[in-house]
Amino acid sequence: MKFSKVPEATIRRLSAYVRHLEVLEEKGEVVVSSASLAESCGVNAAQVRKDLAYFGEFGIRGVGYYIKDLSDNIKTILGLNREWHLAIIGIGNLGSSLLFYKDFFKKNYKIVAAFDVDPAGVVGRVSEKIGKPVEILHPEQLQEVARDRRIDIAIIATPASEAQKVADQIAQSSIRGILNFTPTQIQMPKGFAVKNYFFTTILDNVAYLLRWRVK
Amino acid sequence: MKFSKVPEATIRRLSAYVRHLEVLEEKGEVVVSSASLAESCGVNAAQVRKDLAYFGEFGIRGVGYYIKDLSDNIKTILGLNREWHLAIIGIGNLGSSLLFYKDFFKKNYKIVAAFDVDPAGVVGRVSEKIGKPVEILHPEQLQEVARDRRIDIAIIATPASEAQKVADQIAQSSIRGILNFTPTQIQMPKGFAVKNYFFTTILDNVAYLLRWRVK
DNA sequence: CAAGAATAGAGAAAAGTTTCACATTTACCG
DNA sequence: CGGTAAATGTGAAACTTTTCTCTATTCTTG
Repeated sequence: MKFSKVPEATIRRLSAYVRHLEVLEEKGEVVVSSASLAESCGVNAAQVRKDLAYFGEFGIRGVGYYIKDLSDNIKTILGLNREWHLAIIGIGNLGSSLLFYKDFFKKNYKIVAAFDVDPAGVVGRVSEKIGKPVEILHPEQLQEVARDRRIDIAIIATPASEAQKVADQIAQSSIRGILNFTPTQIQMPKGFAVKNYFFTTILDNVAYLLRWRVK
Repeated sequence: MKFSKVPEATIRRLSAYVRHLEVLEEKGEVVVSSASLAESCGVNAAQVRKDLAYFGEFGIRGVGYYIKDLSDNIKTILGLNREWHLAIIGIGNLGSSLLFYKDFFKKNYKIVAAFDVDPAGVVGRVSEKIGKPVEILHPEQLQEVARDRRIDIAIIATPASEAQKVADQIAQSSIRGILNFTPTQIQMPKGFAVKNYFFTTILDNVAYLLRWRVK
């Protein structure tokens, strides 16, 4: 199976579905219809069914979807049933927040390393803030540490001007996934999974909508 | 003008363009071609031209786009040439990061209020962290404060279980824009600009790509 | 046990988005 | 001053994604 024709939008919605299914499960619900799931997630019911149809048949006609079952299936599809090792590169404001606030991450994501060009300068500040000692490594060690600690995904939280440099180093390592928090488009060779997550882009989007679409 | 048929993807790309144009401007560049801008932003050249064509003609055939001019035009389109007032609702881990790390925000976004159901409990913690006193208000005051301080956009950073409650209060206020950091879909009446920004959704996306698409 | 209501699955249609291809414009060079 | 190269703007084509609609299945109720 390769699922290469599945839209990325579908993948994003699957995350939303699974999150809502967990809420329903906690409430003790057992079955959910595509219509109800769709409404809770703000999409069309046919969309929910199409999204799931890419991966198999998980429902029962006339009945709906068994919540636990569907949830497990989606988690398997997304790869949420295994642990992913993360590294944070760039321990400035943003990076140290991520390090500090581990509960940003769901339990299947684990931070296994932190890198900064100024480890000495950063260690004290961060350790104090977190209240326990933290190991900050120099990016030179990236390749070695990536292999040893089996880092799957690098989170780039450096200044924008450093992002491409970091990306080049990641390209030389065993890491294949990147979540880029900087407002730059990094250039990578084929074979890497890269997603950008820049916050003010979305804020700009809200501002635009306010400016032109609302009222 | 209403620009109601402009794809949201276009808006997101405009943010990327403007950011790259600023980099070019700093470097002292004067003119840029759609091909070059496209490459830097990881899109197709025709896409750049189409995106801009929704709003007018900003280029010169045979030449390209004057960087300063294009940048100004896009900023006007996006509404980045005015100041937007933000409020952060929910001053837990995430909320206090946003408050603390103001430089997450570009200069045209200004945090003008912070709310939490436990102002007293939060004030000390946050003030200490920020190193200066911070005013945390109770959400009951939202309507009044929203009007007085002309809050444009509310950033919801509460626990997911509280998000809808907060959304309902926003619906009653003068605020019309929401950036939702919680992993829930909030239900709003028509006439609100709402965008979700949930971090592990994107992380899930990277994990999925690693699982099925890479290598 | 039969009829009716509820609901998934799937093909087709519709809508939306991206890319192509080319006519047109501009600058530059010999 | 004319020819060539570079680059935009744009209509059409290609592609992708969403929505509709209908059929088949299951459960429930009388």
